[in-house]
Amino acid sequence: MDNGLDKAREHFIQALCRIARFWGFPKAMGAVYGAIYLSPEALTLDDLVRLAGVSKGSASIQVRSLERLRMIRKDLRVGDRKDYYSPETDFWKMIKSILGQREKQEFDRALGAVAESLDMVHKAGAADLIRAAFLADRMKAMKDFFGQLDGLVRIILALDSLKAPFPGMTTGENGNEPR
Amino acid sequence: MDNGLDKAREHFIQALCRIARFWGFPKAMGAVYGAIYLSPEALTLDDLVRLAGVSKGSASIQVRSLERLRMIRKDLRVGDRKDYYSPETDFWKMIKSILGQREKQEFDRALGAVAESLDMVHKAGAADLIRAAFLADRMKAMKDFFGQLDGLVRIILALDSLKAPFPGMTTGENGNEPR
DNA sequence: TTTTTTGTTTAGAATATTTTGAACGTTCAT
DNA sequence: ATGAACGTTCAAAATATTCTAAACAAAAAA
Repeated sequence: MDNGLDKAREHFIQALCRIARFWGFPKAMGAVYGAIYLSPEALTLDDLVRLAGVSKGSASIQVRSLERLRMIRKDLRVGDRKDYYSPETDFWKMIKSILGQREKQEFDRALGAVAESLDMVHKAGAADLIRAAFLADRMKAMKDFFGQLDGLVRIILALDSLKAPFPGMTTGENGNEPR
Repeated sequence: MDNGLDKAREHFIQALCRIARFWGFPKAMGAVYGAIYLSPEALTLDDLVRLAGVSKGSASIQVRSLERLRMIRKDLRVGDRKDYYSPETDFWKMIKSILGQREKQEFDRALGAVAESLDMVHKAGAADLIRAAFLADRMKAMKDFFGQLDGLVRIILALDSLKAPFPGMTTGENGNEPR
């Protein structure tokens, strides 16, 4: 019953779990996306309990996150109270969505906090002018860097073909040789 | 004694802690880098215990990681057994180093595991040809995507001026308006 | 040799995160 | 109305991670 295809499926889903963790998501999110991605049919929550090996509660939470990131879609069927989930398969779209949501959010926080620190230095620097100047310098350098990074991200998001921003990128040799 | 500059310093270091966690590093790593970055002098392990508020053991581990990522440098002084740490201040260099090391490692893993899964399908697909074809299709799509991503990363790493790959990127308006 | 100074390791404590399972609310069919 | 089928929530359990403090090792000084 546990044939080779199921083995392959397991292996693939495990890989997605790793990737999810690496990006700071729960591994169940990877498992749920994997199960949906490898299914020819849209899946229900109960399917996910079977196919992704998670509890129903967890499945419920993960599909919500995944939908928010636009990695899956919820399909409703008339005369059927179940929710059906199918995968987004355009990975570049997904990346853009994730960059635009999750990253941006944390990003703005960071930029904001650094800017605040710099302000605090400006408003405080009466006693030790040399130290204040040094701190302001360093903080400003980082703030400027974040500003540039933000600009870069925004440009990437604006590209309508993120797929091939540089010539020679889509030639598609396997691309796994050591750098 | 807790003057405004110290407050600002704290605030900044806290921000770095957040950033560290977001990137999947321990927050102590952010604190240690922050302390070093905001010091006009190179710091010793014991300085870090004071200034970053971590234990010596933790400091020891974090400086090793940071050095490995080329975010700090270890300076040795003749006739002095202490190690002195000073920050790398070229953030673009740091990004390249991190992309090249940490990301690449996990990346190759992922790409490898997906490729393996695909092989497993190829070698297993005797019983259910339709299903095998479907799985192979999906897995191949993801494998190809990873290949492209890897290519993109390699191109970025190869740019010698990551700072301004696009025109209009270094104009330096604060860059924090909503997208 | 012994003591001091310094960096490293590690077992266990502390903390943070994820997962589960059961309770709950809603909607629909009977 | 009642019960069945769903999805959601939440407190508690399980798990994973991080941190500390103490022991340790190496090297230099006394």
